[in-house]
Amino acid sequence: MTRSVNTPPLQFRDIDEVADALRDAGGRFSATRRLVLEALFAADAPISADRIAAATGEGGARLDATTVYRILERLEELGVVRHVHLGHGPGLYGLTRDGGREYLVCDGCDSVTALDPAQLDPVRALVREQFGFEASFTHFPLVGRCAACAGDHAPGPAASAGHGHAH
Amino acid sequence: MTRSVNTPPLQFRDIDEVADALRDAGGRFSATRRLVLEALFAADAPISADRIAAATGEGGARLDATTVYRILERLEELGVVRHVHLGHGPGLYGLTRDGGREYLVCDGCDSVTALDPAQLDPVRALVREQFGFEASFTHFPLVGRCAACAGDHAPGPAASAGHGHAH
DNA sequence: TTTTTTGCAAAACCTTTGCAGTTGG
DNA sequence: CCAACTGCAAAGGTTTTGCAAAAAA
Repeated sequence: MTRSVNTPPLQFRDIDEVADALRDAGGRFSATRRLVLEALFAADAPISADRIAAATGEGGARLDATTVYRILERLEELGVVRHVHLGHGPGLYGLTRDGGREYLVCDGCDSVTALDPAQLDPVRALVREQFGFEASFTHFPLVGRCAACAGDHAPGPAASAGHGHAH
Repeated sequence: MTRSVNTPPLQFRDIDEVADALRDAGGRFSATRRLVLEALFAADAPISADRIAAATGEGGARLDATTVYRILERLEELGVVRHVHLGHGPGLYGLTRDGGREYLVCDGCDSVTALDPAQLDPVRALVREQFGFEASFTHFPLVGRCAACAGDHAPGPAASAGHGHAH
């Protein structure tokens, strides 16, 4: 128990707060960055860099993917954004102010369940007790089989044919 | 509830057993496949397709990556092999007979801890109770901060600079 | 004006696909 | 002999890098 820090405020409630943070860090706040932030603030779930680029294209020239990745990188450094890998596809980016949601992903039907971090606190506590390990399901989800799929066939090996999902 | 299969024995203790399984499934057992299996049986931790290819190259012509991927795919179908994603790098392949190990990966120092599945049973039980979800840490690890890194800096956002690891 | 940002082109990286030639049974 | 397997070349999808032009402060 060396520390007591517990996720600093870092709210970033709106785009202007992010703009300030960007400038405070010696950066600039361009129209381009505003577009990316608008896409992020508009999204209700984490989205890919490509989808962000597409969103920016709706009202004008679509931003280049490179630019989007670079902006997201900067925003992650500032703690505004975080990305999660929910499967084999592209990383998905979301605002940290959205509570740092954690995820359950079903191996069988690929369904994604977003949880409030508090819901996983008992699990986290157990893992901490047993392994001295502070678990987080924000970057990689908790993977397994949802109730529906668990009854389908066992989670063991040889889980392939006839299920239409490949990992 | 269409099926009731419950993880058949499927030991695959040695290469010959796999050879039989391959032939039983209408496939063939080539020298190439033997090389891949030798690399897998020799490894003491999951390894990438590329490292398998490299291993086969030691005593002759290095196998093509394509071939290795195709063989691994076949072996996964048979339940001989399984792959895990421990980070942003390539998938890592290992024998299922190695107990279907599950993993803890530290976000701070990138250390990997292999666990016996039984060690995670209490965690699994808790997750099952709370969410009706059958968790598995064989495909994606349990990610977080190890004891050493947890005292380092909080798991919140803004976790970057000075740590030499990027995710 | 100075420094940061941007877009384009290109490449890196991991993995898959198509196809013609080879090989196991 | 024939189906299964292999290697090569190419492509697919995601992300990064280099560089010159454009824009913020």
